[in-house]
Amino acid sequence: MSQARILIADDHPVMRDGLRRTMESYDIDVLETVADGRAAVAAVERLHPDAVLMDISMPAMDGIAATEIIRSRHADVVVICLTFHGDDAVHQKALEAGASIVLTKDVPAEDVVSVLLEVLAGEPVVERRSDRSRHGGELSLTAREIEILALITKGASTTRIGSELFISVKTVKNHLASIYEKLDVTDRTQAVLSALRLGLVSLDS
Amino acid sequence: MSQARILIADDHPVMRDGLRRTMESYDIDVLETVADGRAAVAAVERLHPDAVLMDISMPAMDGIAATEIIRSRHADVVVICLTFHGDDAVHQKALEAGASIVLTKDVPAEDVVSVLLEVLAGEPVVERRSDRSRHGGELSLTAREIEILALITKGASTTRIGSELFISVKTVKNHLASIYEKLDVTDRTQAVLSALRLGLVSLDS
DNA sequence: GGCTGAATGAATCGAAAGGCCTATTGGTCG
DNA sequence: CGACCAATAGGCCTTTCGATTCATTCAGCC
Repeated sequence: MSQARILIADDHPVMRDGLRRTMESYDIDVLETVADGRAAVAAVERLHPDAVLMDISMPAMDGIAATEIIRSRHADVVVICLTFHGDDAVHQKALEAGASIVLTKDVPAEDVVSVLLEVLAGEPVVERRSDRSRHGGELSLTAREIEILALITKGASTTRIGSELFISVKTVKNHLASIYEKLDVTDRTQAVLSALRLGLVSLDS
Repeated sequence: MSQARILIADDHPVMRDGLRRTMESYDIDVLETVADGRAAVAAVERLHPDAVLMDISMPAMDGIAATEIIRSRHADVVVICLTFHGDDAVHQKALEAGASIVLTKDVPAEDVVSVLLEVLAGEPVVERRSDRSRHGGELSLTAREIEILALITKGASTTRIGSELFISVKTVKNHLASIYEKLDVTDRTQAVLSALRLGLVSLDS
């Protein structure tokens, strides 16, 4: 097989540069590196790479949205998502968006390369992560619940959430109760902390 | 000047590998890469590098604690801290611990190299960051306040904090009020979020 | 067609949190 | 010594929150 042609999307220059060098040292052709999802979509249109190494949390357009667009336009372009968070919900979203695989950034660099080559070779690869796989935990928050979680992670009060989502305070409370139960906590502060640890929401949202 | 001999400490393998390759491409000798603060301290003892590229948030022992130990034992070893967060409080702590400079990970890789070489050459270098510098903010929480912040970051209730610290609920509330004022928030949830962003407390505490 | 789960809305009740005061005790600093 | 501040504590009052229970609508699914 000829040399793989890839694109790297990551908002951290150090990471971007490091990944590029790592890939190049394995004789992978890095066509370009970009800093956000929007640029990634544009670059794919222009360069038609074999694969994209896509960071999930990025400004302008996150990796999941970018993956969705890229995959819908170019089914032959493989997307491999990288993330710091070992969280199921995010991984699931990325896979649904069309990522071939989701790797946490705490896997060794060589593994990223080998997985990339495997995927390009057409081998079926399942999701791989490093440690603390929280299987059996199986917490599944609904979209609405995550939406509400995101709002309390911005410090919103119950009333505030209600008006932002155009639903009554009562309903918000009901959702909150469900969230608390699922996350096994008793108040919004603990819920925020738990959600942050699980990567369900991010601090800079 | 002869080739610089450095040590890299970062808990993310991808980052570790990337940094190593970046450094090596600039003809800097990377003696070893380690994954946490404890290992960094041990490696410095063994290898006496010229400098350490130290990530701040790491398991086992964070970069600040490691920096403090290293600098106290080897004043000739330069420590350069890297972090994702552009937060003053954390930067200040790192500098106080003996870091020569704190760089956010969103500066270009070449800058990391040039700063490293400048510092090794003995040139005075001031703190450099990419954007959003929050000068003039100058928030100073007391030790007690930070202690209480740490407890609410563990999800503790006001009553709980009181019994943990052997003070009355009223006193806790007073401290909380001061904290809210200093952080410019109105409730504990927002306080936790603000404290996390500022690096006053950490999620895994 | 009936079951289930998600989203919505609601009532009630007690506990917790937060706002706004005042006050005492010990330091520290000029 | 007097000024100031951190830490402690209390009172009072309002708002918010969380727990529990119930009901309705709508969608997907066997």
